[in-house]
Amino acid sequence: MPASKTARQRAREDITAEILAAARARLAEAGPGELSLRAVARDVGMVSSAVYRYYPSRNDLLTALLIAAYDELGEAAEAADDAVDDRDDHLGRWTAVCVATRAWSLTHPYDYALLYGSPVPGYAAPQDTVGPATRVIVRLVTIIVAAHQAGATSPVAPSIAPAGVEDAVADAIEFVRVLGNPEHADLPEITTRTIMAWTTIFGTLSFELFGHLVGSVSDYDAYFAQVISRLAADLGLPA
Amino acid sequence: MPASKTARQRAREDITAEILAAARARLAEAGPGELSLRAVARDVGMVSSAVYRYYPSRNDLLTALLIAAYDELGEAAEAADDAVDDRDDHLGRWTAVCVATRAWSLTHPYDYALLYGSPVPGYAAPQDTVGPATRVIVRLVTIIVAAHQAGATSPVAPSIAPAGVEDAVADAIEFVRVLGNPEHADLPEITTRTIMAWTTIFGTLSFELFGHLVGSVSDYDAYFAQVISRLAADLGLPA
DNA sequence: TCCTTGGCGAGAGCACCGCTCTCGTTTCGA
DNA sequence: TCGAAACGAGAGCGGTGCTCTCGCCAAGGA
Repeated sequence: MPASKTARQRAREDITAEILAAARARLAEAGPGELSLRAVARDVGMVSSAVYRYYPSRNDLLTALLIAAYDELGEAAEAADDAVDDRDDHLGRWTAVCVATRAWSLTHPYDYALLYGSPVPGYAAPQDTVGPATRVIVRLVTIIVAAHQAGATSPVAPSIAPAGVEDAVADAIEFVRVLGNPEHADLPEITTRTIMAWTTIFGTLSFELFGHLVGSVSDYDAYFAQVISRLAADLGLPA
Repeated sequence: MPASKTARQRAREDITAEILAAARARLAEAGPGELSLRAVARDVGMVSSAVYRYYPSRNDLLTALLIAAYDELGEAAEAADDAVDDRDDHLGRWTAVCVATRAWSLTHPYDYALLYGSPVPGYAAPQDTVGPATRVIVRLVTIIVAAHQAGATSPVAPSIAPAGVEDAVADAIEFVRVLGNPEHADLPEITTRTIMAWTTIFGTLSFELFGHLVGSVSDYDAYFAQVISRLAADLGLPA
């Protein structure tokens, strides 16, 4: 009977999820570097060596946390976009995704640090994480490309075209290819612009969360609103 | 005799510096989270408890590393700017500082992680670090403000002025005040723009160093050149 | 000059960590 | 039914940050 699960399989899945939940709870209160497998084991009432039956190493547990956090962030961003009634209000959708991204980051600072901070010592994110990791940027590119295809945009800044631009954006086009509309003259331009904008958003959040703006910015809400507003303008979204 | 140093004082300074040098050497090969005070002690031929005579805790040692790294980066950036002969070639100076920042970051990835990655667990950068930390951004603002004062710029993107902009840039004006020219109509505008550009540069470097661009960007050199070129255009520097 | 003070290095020790191995026990499946 | 696999517990290894105590020795005042 391959379809039905035995009691042991169900128990294994339950305990695996329980360990992950305990780890997530700990991550809500301390950074990824402080996450101790032994402490998680204590939380679920196990001895540390028993946890190794479910996660072969601390890094594997971190990977599971990474995927969960990426999915949660992607879910939040996509939900914020989907909640915009007027699908042609591209500025509204752009703003909603950016605001939702910041909101999630502020409420999950340690998850954010796990996703976008310096890699945990000796840890390299495996390939399973690239899918969930790109959900936000894929959605942003979707919105901006849709805006340009609808013609609801002002022209973006002219291409400067230094040496090697085509090389640099070559793989960026993959985003558009995945999204289904590979053939449009200025798509690489606008895709690269969107990636740059996403980079700016990430940098702004990192600076805010990691304390690099203390003394330079007083009102973070207003500053972030200004940043995403100007990025939207750079991307050709009319105000 | 308060002026001359006793042998003990000199020895203390030497050993303090020797420990710091050993820690920097270790940081060149592994991330900040992996930096072990005991390992550093072994490198300098001490027992671990002896190191505590010079650095009260591991965090204090990290702070010393932090300041040293910030200074080294600031030094590299300023030197690159100073090396530009034509002081009115603001685009050249901007590019030089950005390129030097990236070069230092690529050759000192773990130092970069210490400076701009997620804070080390349980570690909060003390106030002594803000001075060295702002050297690069201060120099960038200096260049851009000089360009605008010299009139050698095209107009920047018009201010969008959402609610709270003045609040947001209030402290940013401090940069300009420090630099000596507080009274100019669009200085807050251009200062905020410069901070945004610096944020983008930081985000780009973090993405590159922390591996968030694998699969999206193939030629990092060309991509970075494109980023700083477009940022320069956004800042009004003519091409 | 003596002698006290204080800085110094070494060592032991504490509590914690990731991880491995072994040992009974329980459960599944052939 | 019975062997194999999975499981939880425990001990143990080497590592960590940090504290405390112990002798040693130089610096400086009496």
